[in-house]
Amino acid sequence: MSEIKKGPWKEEEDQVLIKHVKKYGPRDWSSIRSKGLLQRTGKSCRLRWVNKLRPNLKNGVKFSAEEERTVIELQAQFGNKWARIATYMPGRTDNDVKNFWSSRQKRLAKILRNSVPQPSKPQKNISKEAPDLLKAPSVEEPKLNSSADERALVVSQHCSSSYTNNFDTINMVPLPELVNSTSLPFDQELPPLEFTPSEKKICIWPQFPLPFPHIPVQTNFGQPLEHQELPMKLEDSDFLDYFGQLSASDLGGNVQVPLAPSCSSGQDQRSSEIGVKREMAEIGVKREMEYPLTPDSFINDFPLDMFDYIDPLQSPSGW
DNA sequence: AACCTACCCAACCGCCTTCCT
DNA sequence: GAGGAAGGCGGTTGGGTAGGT
Repeated sequence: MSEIKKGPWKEEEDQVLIKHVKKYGPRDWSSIRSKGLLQRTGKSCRLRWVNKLRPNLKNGVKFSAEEERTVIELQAQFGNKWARIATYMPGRTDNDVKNFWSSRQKRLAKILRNSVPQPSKPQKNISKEAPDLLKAPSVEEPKLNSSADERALVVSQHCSSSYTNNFDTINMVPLPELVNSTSLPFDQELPPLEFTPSEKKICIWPQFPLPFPHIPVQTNFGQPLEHQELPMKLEDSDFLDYFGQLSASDLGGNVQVPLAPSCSSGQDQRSSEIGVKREMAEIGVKREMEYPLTPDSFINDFPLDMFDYIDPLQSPSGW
C-alpha cells in the first residue's frame, strides 16, 4: 500500500472526491483509498467533503451578526456540541462554528485581559465578594465555557468597576428586558426541537428570534424598577455603560436574574414543551413565594454559582 | 520595506460511538 | 456478545494573510 497523503488538497483530488460522491453518495469513504482513487484516508475524504466540497456551504463568508447570535445562544444551550449547533446553521459546518467560537474566545480573553486592572492601579470599586479574577490580573487567560460565563464576567465587571469596553461582538441577555418582563410569552408557538439541556448552566434566553425553541425567561420582579426606561439591549454599547453606572440600590433591590428551568427531555415534543412552560410558570410562582422581594443588592441576587462558570473548561463529554 | 501580531481556517489527531461480521 | 472497521466529533495545530508599527 502506498503512503497516505496528508496536507492541503489539490484541485484534482477534490474532483476525484466529488466524482466519487456523485456516483456513490457521501459514504464509503474508505473505498476511495482502497480503490486507489486517492491516497487519502477515509476520514480525510469525509472531512474534506463535509467541510469544503459539500454543496451550499458558505465558504469564505464571514458570520453574520445573526449567525453570531445564534452560535452564542446555541453554545450556551448545548455547550461545545459544534456538530449539533451547525445543524441549526445552514451552510455552516461544525468546523466553521468551532473556529468561530475559538477565535471569539481568544478575542474575548484578550479584551478581558486588557480590562483587568493592573496591580499598580488598584480599583476602589471592586467588592469584597468579587471573584478573584476581577480582583487581580491573572496571568492565565480565563477560560470561558459558555456565553453564560461571559455574561457573568461582563455583568460582574460592570457591577464592580467602572469597566468600559466595546463588547460589540458579545451578545448577552438583554437584562433590562428580563427585568421588565413580568409575564411569559407563552403564546409563542415553538418550533419542534429535541431538547437536551446541559445541567448546571445558566440558561438565559434571548429576545431575538432563533431557529430553536424560544424558551421564555422566568422573571419575577414584583415591581417596576426605578430605572425602567430601559428598552435597550445589552448589545447596545450604551446600555453597558448605563448598566455599569447603576448601583444596587439604583436597581431597587428587586432584581433577580432568573435561572432557566431544567429543560426536561424525553417524552414527546409537544408535551415536553408544555411541560417546560408549566414548570417555568410554577417556578416563578414558587420563587415569588419563597423569596419575597427584599431590598438586597443587585449582585447578591445573581445566582450564587454564577461565578463558578469561570472555572476551567469542563469536558463536554461530562455534560 | 521589513517585521510583528492577530486572526482565520484547513486539516490532522485521538477518542468515542455505531455498525457490521 | 466480541472484536474490528468505519464514521462522527471535539480539540488542537500550523500555515497563510491582513493590518499595524
